[in-house]
Amino acid sequence: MSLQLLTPEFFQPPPDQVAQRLLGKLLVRKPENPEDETAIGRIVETEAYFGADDAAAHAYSGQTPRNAVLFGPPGMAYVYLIYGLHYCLNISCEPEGKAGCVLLRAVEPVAGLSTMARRRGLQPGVSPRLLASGPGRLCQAMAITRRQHNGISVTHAASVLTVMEDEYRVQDIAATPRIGIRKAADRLLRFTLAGNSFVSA
DNA sequence: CCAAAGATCTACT
DNA sequence: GTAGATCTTTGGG
Repeated sequence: MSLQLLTPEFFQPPPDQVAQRLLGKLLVRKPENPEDETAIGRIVETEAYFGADDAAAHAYSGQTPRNAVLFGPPGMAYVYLIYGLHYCLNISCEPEGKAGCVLLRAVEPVAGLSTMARRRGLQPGVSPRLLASGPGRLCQAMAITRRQHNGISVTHAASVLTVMEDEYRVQDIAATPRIGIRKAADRLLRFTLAGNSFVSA
């Protein structure tokens, strides 16, 4: 089986395109200490956020210290803290200067399940749906924080966090409204692998 | 300086 | 189904 890194060019298009193309790809988190396994999850749920013209986006009212990564080159991790408790992982899209991004909302665990469970504070044998279905859960399972990961590349082989492609073939993609937002709530910018049971509630 | 909101999750009724 | 946790960032006075 062959695994291939995605390139910065993959993330160059507008976020609605990238969000759909990311479905079925693998999020790979390297170990950070000897007792960790490599954690791998297949992306099953994403949301697209534009910059200008999207009132729900962090970049909507222009560049700030928090969202600066979004205005940089494509293929970079944008990590922020939400509700004082949970991290969310996005990947920047579009050329430098344009601030689109894709929020990773859920992965189907495919490797390193016990490491994910430990990070989540759960027993090793729990239902794998509890591991990384939901953006906050995903970051906890992959041990992703703003301090360590905001601004890092996901397209470089040496990175602790990468997105890779295998032979998996996507069938149907469903488009629905985005979750948990109040502004621009009617746009169909949430994408899922249709019928996949690891999509968040 | 202060107030309020926020791309969530868990526990409990 | 609803509430509470918890804190950074942002915008207004």
